[in-house]
Amino acid sequence: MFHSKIGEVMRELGSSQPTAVELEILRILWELGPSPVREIHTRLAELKGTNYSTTVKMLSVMLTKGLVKRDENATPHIYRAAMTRDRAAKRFLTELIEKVYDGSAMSLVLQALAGGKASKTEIDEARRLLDEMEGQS
Amino acid sequence: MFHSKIGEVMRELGSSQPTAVELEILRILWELGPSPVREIHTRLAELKGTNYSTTVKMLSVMLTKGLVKRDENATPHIYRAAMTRDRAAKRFLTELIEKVYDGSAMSLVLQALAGGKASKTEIDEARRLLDEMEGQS
DNA sequence: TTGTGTTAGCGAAACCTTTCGCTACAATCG
DNA sequence: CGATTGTAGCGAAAGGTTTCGCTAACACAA
Repeated sequence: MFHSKIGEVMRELGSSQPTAVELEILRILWELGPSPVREIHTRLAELKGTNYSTTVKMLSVMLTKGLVKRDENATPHIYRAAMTRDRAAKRFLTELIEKVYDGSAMSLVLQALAGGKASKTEIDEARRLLDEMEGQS
Repeated sequence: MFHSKIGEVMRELGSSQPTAVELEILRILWELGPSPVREIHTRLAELKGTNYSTTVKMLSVMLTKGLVKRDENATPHIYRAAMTRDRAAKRFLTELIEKVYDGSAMSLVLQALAGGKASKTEIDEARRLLDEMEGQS
């Protein structure tokens, strides 16, 4: 049989997307900043009730995938997200637009948000950004 | 051991997110409209070189997940996406914002797009949408 | 009818993700 | 110094996804 190994190849190319649990861990790291496993685990266990071992393992998997980094000099080891929240959001979004719309879909993204919870402040902020963007191009 | 079954539960609640291949198939359906397996397969095989059986199986999996529907009266059976492209985009985006930012992040989404390929036309369209949104609230 | 090709489906293999038990080791306490 | 507690890691199980081989059923031409 011919079974492809795209996942593996992608990972070697450094373009692996975080899975569900991985994303939860990243969120925790974004919120907490660099933290030891114990801290991360406490938060994760609140959400999922999983075991300490699981958290350790997930972090080690994420380390080999390059999703997190760690300082091994410190004891206990300190983990941090390899990507900033904004950078991650940007990547996810780009990928999303790419996958769902074959790229370039500014107005559709806005449309998607339109039903949502944009406040007056956010709308003004958005206008400001639009002006900036126009200025640049 | 305690192994959770969140995926299963989510699915029963109707909130399963399509996986990689599933999304590819949805894209094909969005582009082609309702189609028999053969058509879908031809496209999918171009992208991934996979077997006809695989396409059939994926479609049957997606059917049980409710991601696609099919007309069994016609021969061959005709499959179609259960969700429109726009609706899917909206769901993905909401989920993304939820997962990465705990909700509400209009300006951040725009920021994420800022480096990108927004044309003058798109920016104007965006302004128009912002006006509309403000009007509604 | 018999062969030829197309469609549908099942079950299992391969792979990936998530989970944990068990073990080892370091640090800290009495 | 033990004994106890916290940290790190490995390997394997459980679950999910993706892949296909094989078989059955159906349609249509020879």
